[in-house]
Amino acid sequence: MAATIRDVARASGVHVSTVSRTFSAPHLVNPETRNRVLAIAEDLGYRPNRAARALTTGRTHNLGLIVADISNPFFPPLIKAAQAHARLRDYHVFVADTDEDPQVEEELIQTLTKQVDGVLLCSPRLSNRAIEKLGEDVPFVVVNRRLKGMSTVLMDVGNGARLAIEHLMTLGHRRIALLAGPAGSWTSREMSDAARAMDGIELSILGPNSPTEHGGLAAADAVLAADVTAVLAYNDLMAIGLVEGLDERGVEVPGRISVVGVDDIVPGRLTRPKLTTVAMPTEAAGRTAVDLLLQLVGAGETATPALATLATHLIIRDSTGPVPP
Amino acid sequence: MAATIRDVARASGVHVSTVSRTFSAPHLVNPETRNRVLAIAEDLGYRPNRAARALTTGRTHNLGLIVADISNPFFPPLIKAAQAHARLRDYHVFVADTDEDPQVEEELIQTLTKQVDGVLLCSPRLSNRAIEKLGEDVPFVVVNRRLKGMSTVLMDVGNGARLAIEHLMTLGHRRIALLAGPAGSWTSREMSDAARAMDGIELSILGPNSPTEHGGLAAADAVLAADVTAVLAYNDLMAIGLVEGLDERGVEVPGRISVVGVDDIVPGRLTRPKLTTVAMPTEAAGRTAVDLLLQLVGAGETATPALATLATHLIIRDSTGPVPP
DNA sequence: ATGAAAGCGCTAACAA
DNA sequence: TTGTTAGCGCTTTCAT
Repeated sequence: MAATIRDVARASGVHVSTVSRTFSAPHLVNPETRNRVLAIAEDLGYRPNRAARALTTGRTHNLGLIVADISNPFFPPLIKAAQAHARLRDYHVFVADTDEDPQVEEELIQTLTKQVDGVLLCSPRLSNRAIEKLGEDVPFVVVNRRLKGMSTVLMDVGNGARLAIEHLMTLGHRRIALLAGPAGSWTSREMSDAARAMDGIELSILGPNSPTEHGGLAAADAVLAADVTAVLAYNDLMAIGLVEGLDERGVEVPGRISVVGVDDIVPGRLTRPKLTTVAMPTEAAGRTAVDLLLQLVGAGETATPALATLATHLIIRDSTGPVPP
Repeated sequence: MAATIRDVARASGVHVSTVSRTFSAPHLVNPETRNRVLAIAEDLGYRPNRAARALTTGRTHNLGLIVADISNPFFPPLIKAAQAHARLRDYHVFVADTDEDPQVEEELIQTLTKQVDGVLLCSPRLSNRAIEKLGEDVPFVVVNRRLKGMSTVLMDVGNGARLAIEHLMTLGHRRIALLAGPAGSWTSREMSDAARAMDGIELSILGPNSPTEHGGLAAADAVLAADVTAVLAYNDLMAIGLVEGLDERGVEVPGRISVVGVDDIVPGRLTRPKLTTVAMPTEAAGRTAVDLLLQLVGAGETATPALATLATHLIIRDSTGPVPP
């Protein structure tokens, strides 16, 4: 069995409360005593038990991170960044995957609640109502969904869409299709709102589509039928699938149709042609979300929700080119 | 504040121990009482506090999962599978990324130890000695590294290499290069051992190399210098980089050189040519590792380490073809 | 600066 | 079947 605070107390001839103070309020203990205790603790390999500590302090020093699908390449950089950022602040993080299932999401949040100081909800599938309800039990930060009264991290995909379309217009494109994402996706809605607001183009909105390679592949015919010269896809996976589908039908990218994706996932720069894309600040989102969450946690009852909107930017690669004559 | 066991006890007019039993040993309590307690608990939104429970039972129902790099596409499927499998067994999982730093790895394990029943170590960078030492405090399962006396999950990459080379030989290739991984990688060593043991080929071992796209790109010249007609790369990322490097030099894949990767990551089937690869059973590894770990946890002191070796298989796609005339 | 004592939420003998 | 009691490892008043 690992050493407890009592072992250390006994070995150093002081009371447990002194050992406790040595770790949680060092300035309250005589330097001499402190050093002795520290040395003995080191010797015994003592580490404070965080769970036990949490019982009295109410702070677990754990965070929950809930995502829809870990294996979607969009998430790992976010998870990595959030986790690294949390570690610097002495927090551990539970990662849970809901498999896109709202039921699982809810269950997970409930069982996690007691063990964490706060939860990071990424692209939640739960209803607003449900989220607000759960928010009474534990501080939340929501990523990629707008929720009144809750701390939120948004990526400015609306502006990203704008940049992408401007880029296409510069290349001479006027007939442009937007390959929408899943129904009810906040991101997808943002994109179409932004696109619709732009002057000088003829916009076809195609969808909803599954946000996967297959979704893009399946949309190839619809894209051809729409008679456009350029496409902005909901995400890179779909864009890649679309390029594949067009290729199968003998349509060259960007020769005959230009394609832009969103996310800037790794595969996007590995495929050929390399994908032009709207880069999402996933790492920054992870860090920011942790910051906001820890802010909430620190504030306690007086917590006031914050909104962070992170900039996106366009990465021009090889899947976009001048409009064909 | 969320409801505690005491609130439920008070509201249902029974003692806390009865409430406790209702949840942890339902058969010991009168059905009538049980239902009443359950109803009231439900009403109050009571959920047992796992951390508090852990204090007395010694079981946290948490697992630690430590990986070298979450954003390496190899890991997410493993994490996802492990996490899902753990959830079914009512376990939560802490995920931590060491950023390939042994120091961080050790620190992480130490701080996590008290909060988990066991730790999953994936492709550890720590020395064997250090791991064995830490293993005294908490049950471990090691993935992708052979460690005597510890439960281990291995993927049979040796056989995978064999399959890949046989495939190449069938296509007529005789001069084959092995693009090695990082120095000291168990996987890399397995591959070269297997390759060396094969008859009828002229093998060049090139490396060590960084296990990244860039590592493959940088190895393109060495491959050309080796005058081979086929290459087996340490992983898909390197294979993809190599294809890119060869392409830049005007060398066609598979026209002039065939390339095989290892891992079967998503980008591999998105690039062109689609990558022939040795598929690693990452999901199965995640599940198996959790099983072995839970087995250890359940066994307590009498625990006996197990070794699971998971089969790999070859996926033939477009980056391999007949040897050029 | 340190010790004594109570208590966090829960479980686990032991009685009754 | 249920209640009583002690205690898990730690923090936190309150004394001293």
